[in-house]
Amino acid sequence: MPARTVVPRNVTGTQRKPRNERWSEVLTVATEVIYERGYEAATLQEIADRIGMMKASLYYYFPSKETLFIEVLRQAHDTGLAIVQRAANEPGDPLQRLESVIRQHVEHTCNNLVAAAVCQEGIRRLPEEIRRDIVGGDHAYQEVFRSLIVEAQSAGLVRPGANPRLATLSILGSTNTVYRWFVPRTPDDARLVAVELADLAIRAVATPEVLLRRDPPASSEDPDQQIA
Amino acid sequence: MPARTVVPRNVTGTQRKPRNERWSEVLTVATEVIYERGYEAATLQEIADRIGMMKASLYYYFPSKETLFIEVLRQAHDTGLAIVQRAANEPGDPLQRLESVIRQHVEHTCNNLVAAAVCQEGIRRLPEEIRRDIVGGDHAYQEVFRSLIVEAQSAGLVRPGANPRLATLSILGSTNTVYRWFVPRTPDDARLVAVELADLAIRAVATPEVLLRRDPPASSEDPDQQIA
DNA sequence: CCTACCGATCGGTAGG
DNA sequence: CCTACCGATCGGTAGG
Repeated sequence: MPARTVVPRNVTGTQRKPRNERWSEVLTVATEVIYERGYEAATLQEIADRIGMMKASLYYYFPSKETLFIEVLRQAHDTGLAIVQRAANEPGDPLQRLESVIRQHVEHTCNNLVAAAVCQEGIRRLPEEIRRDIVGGDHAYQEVFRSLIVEAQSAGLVRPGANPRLATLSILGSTNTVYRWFVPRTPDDARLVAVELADLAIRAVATPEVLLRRDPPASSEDPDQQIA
Repeated sequence: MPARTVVPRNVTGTQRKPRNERWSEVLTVATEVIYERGYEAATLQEIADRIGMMKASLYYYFPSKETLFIEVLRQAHDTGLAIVQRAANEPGDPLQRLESVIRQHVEHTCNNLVAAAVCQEGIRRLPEEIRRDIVGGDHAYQEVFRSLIVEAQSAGLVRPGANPRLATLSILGSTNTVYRWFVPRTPDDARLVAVELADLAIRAVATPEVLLRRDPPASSEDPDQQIA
């Protein structure tokens, strides 16, 4: 029996990659597989196949399937949350900031459809304890929207009759389902959808006075102009 | 070896039920299991266990798992669609009908949380061909909302600037995610949520004139009164 | 990162 | 509707 050189290589003969690079690849591919198969039906076998690795080798990178999947969700969630929190702290009155938050939330969703879908559909499937760890004990995401609405209400920009919690859930419902239907055709489709959905959301809660400033009474100015 | 009486009974000794009754039970239990485990992770074993039947016996009622699951989705979808279509054809101007459609859609969702969740999350997992068969080639559900918005726009009740398709998707996004957060506490919570979400949606698209009629300028009438 | 496994469970079938 | 199965596949482990 001739001695065989023992070189680490896989079935397809491709090179071994640095651990960090491979780890990113595993996360990306896992996200895609979860997106296509659904959170519960995604298998390690399919992830391994796409990377060109044996299924058992994946355990070099994480201790269990659940660990990997949680990491996928945590990354998707935290990225979105950071964007929304940053937008909420930019200058402007509370209603302008709310509109900006919605726009950036939607635009980010449109530009990260796979991650958005996985985040929406996966987090609901997590055991309660882990879900709390990811979304935060205080529902950090919702709180960004809700507190802006409360602020805007105090400033007289949002109708006193509006229920901040319900308005938040309505806005998050409409924006968090964008991934289900959005199909990018031109490069600025994402921006257009973001602007339009934010506009609808703001109109739903704004006071009549704010709305009058938004739609000048059809005489003095350019009718196409929209207030930023 | 003593002769044993051959009587059809299962492990738990419970009685055999009429076929129709059992079929309804299978559908109901399947809906619940899909709700709890997710569409892809729901198993025939768990459905059989809850009914108190052997897994193989389920095949007396349907030819494959997919057939059963499709039937679950079709039933959930068609029930909701019927409610919405009926509401769309009641008397009233297009905007009033749109508001009524949204209210009834939301109220039905609140009163059928499990079916709503299964419908929302399951249909997306179906092979394209079967999905088209269930939701209809023309997206019947969306079309109810969209055509009312177009009608209301022609009647001058909805802003000319509103995009009927996007407004529809926004409304369906906010209403179709109600099952994720709604927790009934008092018997009329469903009605309250339905009224409020419909109000937000109508305000988002209505013309300034319609909105003025909705919020009288804080002098002549009872300020708590809402226009139906 | 691979080879070689394992126990558990899946949807489904044959035959009654 | 049950008994008795089957092939396929699942997540995961031992050992290198």
